[in-house]
Amino acid sequence: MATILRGTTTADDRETNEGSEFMEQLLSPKQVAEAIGASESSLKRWCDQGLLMTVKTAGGHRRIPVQEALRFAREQNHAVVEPRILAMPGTDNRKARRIENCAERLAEELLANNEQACRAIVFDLFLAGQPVSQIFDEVIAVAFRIIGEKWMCHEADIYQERSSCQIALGVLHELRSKQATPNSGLVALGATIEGDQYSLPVAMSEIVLRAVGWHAKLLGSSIPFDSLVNAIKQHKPEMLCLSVSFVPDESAFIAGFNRLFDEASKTNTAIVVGGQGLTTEIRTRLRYSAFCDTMQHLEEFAKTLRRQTEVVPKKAPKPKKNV
Amino acid sequence: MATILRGTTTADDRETNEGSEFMEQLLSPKQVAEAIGASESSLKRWCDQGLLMTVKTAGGHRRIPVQEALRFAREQNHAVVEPRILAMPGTDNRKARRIENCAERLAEELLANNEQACRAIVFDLFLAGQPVSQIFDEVIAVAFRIIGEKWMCHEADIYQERSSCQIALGVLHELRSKQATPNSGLVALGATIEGDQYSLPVAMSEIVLRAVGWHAKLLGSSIPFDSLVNAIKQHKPEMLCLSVSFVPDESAFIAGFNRLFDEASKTNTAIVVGGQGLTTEIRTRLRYSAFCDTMQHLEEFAKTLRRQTEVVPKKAPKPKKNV
DNA sequence: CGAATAGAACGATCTGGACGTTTTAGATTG
DNA sequence: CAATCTAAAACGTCCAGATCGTTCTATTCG
Repeated sequence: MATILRGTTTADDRETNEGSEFMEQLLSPKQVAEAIGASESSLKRWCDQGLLMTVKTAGGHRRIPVQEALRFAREQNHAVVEPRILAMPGTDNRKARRIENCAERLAEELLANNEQACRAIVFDLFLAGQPVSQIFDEVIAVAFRIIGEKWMCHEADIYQERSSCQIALGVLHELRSKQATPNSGLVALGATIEGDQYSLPVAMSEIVLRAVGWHAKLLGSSIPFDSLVNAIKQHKPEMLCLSVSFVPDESAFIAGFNRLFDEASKTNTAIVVGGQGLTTEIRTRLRYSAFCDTMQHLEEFAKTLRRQTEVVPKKAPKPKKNV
Repeated sequence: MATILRGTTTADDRETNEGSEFMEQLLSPKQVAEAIGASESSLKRWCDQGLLMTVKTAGGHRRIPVQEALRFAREQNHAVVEPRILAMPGTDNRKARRIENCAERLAEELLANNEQACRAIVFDLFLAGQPVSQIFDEVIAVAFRIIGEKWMCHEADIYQERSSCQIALGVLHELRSKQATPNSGLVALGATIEGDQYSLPVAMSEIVLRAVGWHAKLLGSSIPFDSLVNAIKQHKPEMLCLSVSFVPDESAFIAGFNRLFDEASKTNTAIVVGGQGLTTEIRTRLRYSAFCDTMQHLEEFAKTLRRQTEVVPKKAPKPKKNV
């Protein structure tokens, strides 16, 4: 990727070096149409009517300066301006869809409490066909790592970190609502352990699992081991995802965890863990089905498990229908 | 990769309008007329009378934002016949529009982890024109009181309470997405104090405030007083909502709170509190602008404050522009 | 009865999607 | 580094159906 950037000198360098008015950013009719919520046909007609000033390429394609698009949007279409294309200075939309700078931009917008922009970044990637697991690993997780570093250096305040989480949770909810609601399929539960309030990772895992066909449900955060045992007994899920960002009492954690694992074995429930709270040392003393560093690991594991469980239904039917 | 994402989400479920689904969706008069069961002619008349705010295309066609259509439908008590057009979740039966038994039913469905049913209950009431504040006070809050009681009697497990919160947060988020996004208006911040993880009330307050025209933002939960002071300094809101479900250290709380109040006075920020963590005894030792037992109280207070602030701008311009 | 409101009708205009062809932009190759 | 290749985007054009503004009729209400 770096080679590509270095190879093609023109586009990027021009953007960064000369930010002059000469190289006004040009948009295609399709982009502008999308930005103001109209069809491409209408937009082309408006251009031809002179309502929208255009520049033409050598081959006769219309190009619309951002400034002109903004003027038109304000004049004609006052209320509807889709910010994600027009209001993002310095990023060509096609470039914005690449996953590279997104994490930095997201971190910035999160800290600025700019919910709209955050949604735009994530949804752009989603609509561009990026797998959710990759968006989570390479954009959202990285953004929060950046925020965490700034927090450490006292460049960000606690309330900024909290509101960033709030915004991210909102975006995740919206992402989730765009997924088909699974009515059948293997059941997965997600939770964090008592004392751990960091619910972002499990929220992401729910979306990832649903994307690969699991019937994932989020139990919530800060749930004691004993209650998790009850949840397993009642729901009899094929998987339980535990995100561990924080371990208050190590020995109690290990004891509770292994107790949970024993219970899970009885119902054939796979225990999947993840999170930076689990040091290598702690992990050696835990028993679990899988440890996932990233959402992409989780996705792969979930796919594998699903295949196995579906391909090998030769075993006696598990008592699953006991709600 | 696209196949993974869309594995279950076929191309059929996107309705007439794909593209950027996460932006403000615009509807044609015909669609809205159909949705609220009126004739197209009437709808056009209402638009021209200003009862329904419209955006116009360059060619002069009316376009109505979904949120605006919803607002109008709720205000005029026009039964929404076709919720699907307004992108509302499916409602099970349309007889369930009375607010009476809803709390009990909601509690039941929450405990059963039946997200769909919960959404249906709340959105039925919403579409029937019930004010959000009333839905919150008389249905959601009551349902959680019921759940709390069952928890006390060991009839419900902790994980059930947690997953109920999770579901409720999801429903609230969806409700929020059906509101018009405020671009201007008085600014309100919402938060809970460090150690208090119960974010449902502030989430509700955000929606209530937005419903009456405030530009409300949720900072998140568990934020220390010192960080709240910084947030006030930076955002200079007209209101700060604090939900207090739980007071770990009484004297520290009172000290921190009053310190916050002093800072808030400097920026003319009203401090509004609520929550069962505030006993009468604690309250006597706090200074605040208003105490709200219910969301309906909050709504009234917010309306009053807005009127006053808007009607009386005779005072010297407050030093607000120093970011 | 008169005023006000809801719906229907109508010719003119606007919108958005489809189609086959041409251009663009990025990747590959020599 | 430039020539070549290819998939995707944009072109121009067409048209069915939606929407416009207006006018007219039916219903309701005091």
